[in-house]
Amino acid sequence: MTAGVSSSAHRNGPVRSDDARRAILMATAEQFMAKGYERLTIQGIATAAKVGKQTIYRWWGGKADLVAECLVEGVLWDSGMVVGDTGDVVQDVATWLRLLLDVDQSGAGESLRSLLGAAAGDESLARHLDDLMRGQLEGGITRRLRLAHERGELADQVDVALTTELLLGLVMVRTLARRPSRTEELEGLVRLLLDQR
Amino acid sequence: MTAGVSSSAHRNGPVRSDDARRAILMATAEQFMAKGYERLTIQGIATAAKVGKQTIYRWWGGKADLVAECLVEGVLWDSGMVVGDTGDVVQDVATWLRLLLDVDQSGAGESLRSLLGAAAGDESLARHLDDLMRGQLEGGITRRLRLAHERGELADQVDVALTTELLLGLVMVRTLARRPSRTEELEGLVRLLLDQR
Amino acid sequence: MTAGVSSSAHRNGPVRSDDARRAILMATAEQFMAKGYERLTIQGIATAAKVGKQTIYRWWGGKADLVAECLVEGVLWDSGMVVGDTGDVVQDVATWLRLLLDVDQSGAGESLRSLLGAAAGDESLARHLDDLMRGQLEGGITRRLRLAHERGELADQVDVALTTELLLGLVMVRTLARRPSRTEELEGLVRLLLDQR
Amino acid sequence: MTAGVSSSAHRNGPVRSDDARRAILMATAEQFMAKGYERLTIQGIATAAKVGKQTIYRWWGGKADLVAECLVEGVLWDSGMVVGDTGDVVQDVATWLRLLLDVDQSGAGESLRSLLGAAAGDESLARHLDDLMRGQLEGGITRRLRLAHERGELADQVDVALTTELLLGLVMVRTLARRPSRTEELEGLVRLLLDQR
DNA sequence: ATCTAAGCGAGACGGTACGTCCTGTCTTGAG
DNA sequence: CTCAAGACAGGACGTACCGTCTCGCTTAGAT
Repeated sequence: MTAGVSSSAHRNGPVRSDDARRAILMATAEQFMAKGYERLTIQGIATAAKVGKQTIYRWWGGKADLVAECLVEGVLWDSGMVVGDTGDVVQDVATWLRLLLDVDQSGAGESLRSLLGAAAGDESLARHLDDLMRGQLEGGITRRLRLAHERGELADQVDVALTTELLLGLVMVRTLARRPSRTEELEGLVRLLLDQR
Repeated sequence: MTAGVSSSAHRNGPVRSDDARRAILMATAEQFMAKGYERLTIQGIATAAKVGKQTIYRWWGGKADLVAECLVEGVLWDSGMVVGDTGDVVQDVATWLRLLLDVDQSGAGESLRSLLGAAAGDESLARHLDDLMRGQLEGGITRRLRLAHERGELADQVDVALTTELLLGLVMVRTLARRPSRTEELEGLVRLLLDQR
Repeated sequence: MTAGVSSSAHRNGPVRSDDARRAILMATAEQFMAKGYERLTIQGIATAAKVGKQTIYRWWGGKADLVAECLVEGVLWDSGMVVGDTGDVVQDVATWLRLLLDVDQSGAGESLRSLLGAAAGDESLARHLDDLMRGQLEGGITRRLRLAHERGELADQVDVALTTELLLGLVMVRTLARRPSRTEELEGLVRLLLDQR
Repeated sequence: MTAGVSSSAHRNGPVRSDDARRAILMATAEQFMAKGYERLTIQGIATAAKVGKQTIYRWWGGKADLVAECLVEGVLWDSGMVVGDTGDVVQDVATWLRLLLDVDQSGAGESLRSLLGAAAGDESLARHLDDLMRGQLEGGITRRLRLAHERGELADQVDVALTTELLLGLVMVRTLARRPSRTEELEGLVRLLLDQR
């Protein structure tokens, strides 16, 4: 078992077609972007991917599975959402937050809502989405906060992970409620969360 | 129209049946609880309410409308979720938060998720839900916070509305992600948000 | 209400669409002629009849039901197959038989075979087909034989019904086996069956 | 080819597996008996025979071929259906006929019908079935009739082959129509066909 | 006291998508 | 080159709902 797999217990026969798999995920992503989760159809994906429906059902359990795998593969979710480092952590975080919420107001917000709706209805998709988001945040806002912490820009009692989650929660609430956010409000909020003294 | 003259624009024939309306909303609420939003069907509601499908389509536009009206009527969403007043605002808010997140872990969380999923897919439903939640919070946690503010238990810079929204966001994130919360963690969080100095 | 039916037990609501029914039967007949029973598809019939599949399944149980009703309606089965009356019963019957078997050799035989195949697999269709055939024969060959009997052209012991059935059986055997028949042979056979002395 | 020289034009690799062939035919026969022709599936046969689907398609063209070969092999069609010889040819033939039609009323009739249905849809299968039946009859009823003919029990004009075919046709008609037959009726019929004077 | 005209329950209609099953071909690794 | 296994594109199956339309009934203001 060390390096090479054990050989035995090897099935014969044709192996899963990676072409088909990729075409299906691509088609899923495309249709998801275009129509949202609810109006995705397996039928439509199969047709777009030039694939038999059964090839989808052979490997996935339904729409939720497909979308979850799209997430994992990064076929959906392009947002790198990098956080700048101007030296002023409050400014940086506020900017990041405003971008996120503005993006929502634009059109990508619909995608996020769709994703949240899907997550609401499917536990495994929700977990994938959660993992993914946490990962993305880890490489972005969380890292920036941690950096600020090390630099002593944050009060000691600020919990980086929790703060991240609170920010994420705010994004969700406002995205779902379709409520726009004023820049000053966001700055006040960030100051409150970080700059507290 | 000025003085409301007797005749003009007067319909004849029977008026809308309130029996039907109530039966439909009840059936909607029931099925929503039992199966969630996605698996609601107009057909099923009509049958359960012993009502013709057309009677639904005559007055509502679809599932979302029905659920929205259920929300407004309070047929869904029993959670009064009162906040106690022990004098210790941190304790009170933490308790409230824990109850909310525990309720989720139980079974009502599925309903909340369903509602969030519905809101994700339908703007008007989302607005209704948002209004409703804000109203509920206004009478509960927000009031408690405001009270504490007046008593001087909170730092001056604490923004009651924003804090409420942050707490709500946290509930959403954790509910959607199905992540359980530890009591101590919540207390720390609340202390952080309120007790800051 | 005077001479009318009992009134009560009357369902309300829309009534079965006769347009749809006829379109479906027509489409069934058409496709049956063109492709035979085995390659009939409900899907294809629905499409050709510009009808939803469910409208077919609402009123019929499957292909066999449809074809059976086509038979009953006479939408299939145009063959009047009249029997002449030249005075010579042997000649008349032999001619009828030859026509029947020649028709088979042409193209309509495929339809008959299809029908037999369908009857083999579906009891109710088989009964309908049997009834129909007997009816048709009754108005044709059977009548001619009965006429001959009354005229004393047949031996006393000839049983008209049985003879008809034997002739029909012969047609079936040869149709299924795709074996052609020689004219002289048929004349001999008919002479044997009728002219016996 | 004369002396079977060693080298030239010799295929390498394994030759056709007779195990597979037999397993496939057995499975075909079994499933045919159990479910009839229409509901036979290649997939099902392959699985039951523990054989790859391709092994079937390599050597046969489809269901019809398989069933035809089953017929030829005698895996289907056990009915020896011997005809007795009591000296009274009418009695013997009537008994044979009755047995055949009773067998139908029991359960084997379903198999016969299935076979007829298959023959209706596939010419080559029909020819095989026809050959087989004629062969079987040759060794049974036809021989008995010929014997009677030689003994002078039959009128001169009785044509043995034709009579056989008429009897076979009768069996088919009644089997397809699922119509039962009374014993006396059959005796009358046989007397009519044979004993005519 | 009619006469409209709407609301009602029921449910048929043309459709779309579902998830399953089978077809006939292709692919893989073993023998 | 055959075999067992089984993935593949395709397509029909029978079911569930969609949103619209139609039916015969009941009801209530206007005439």
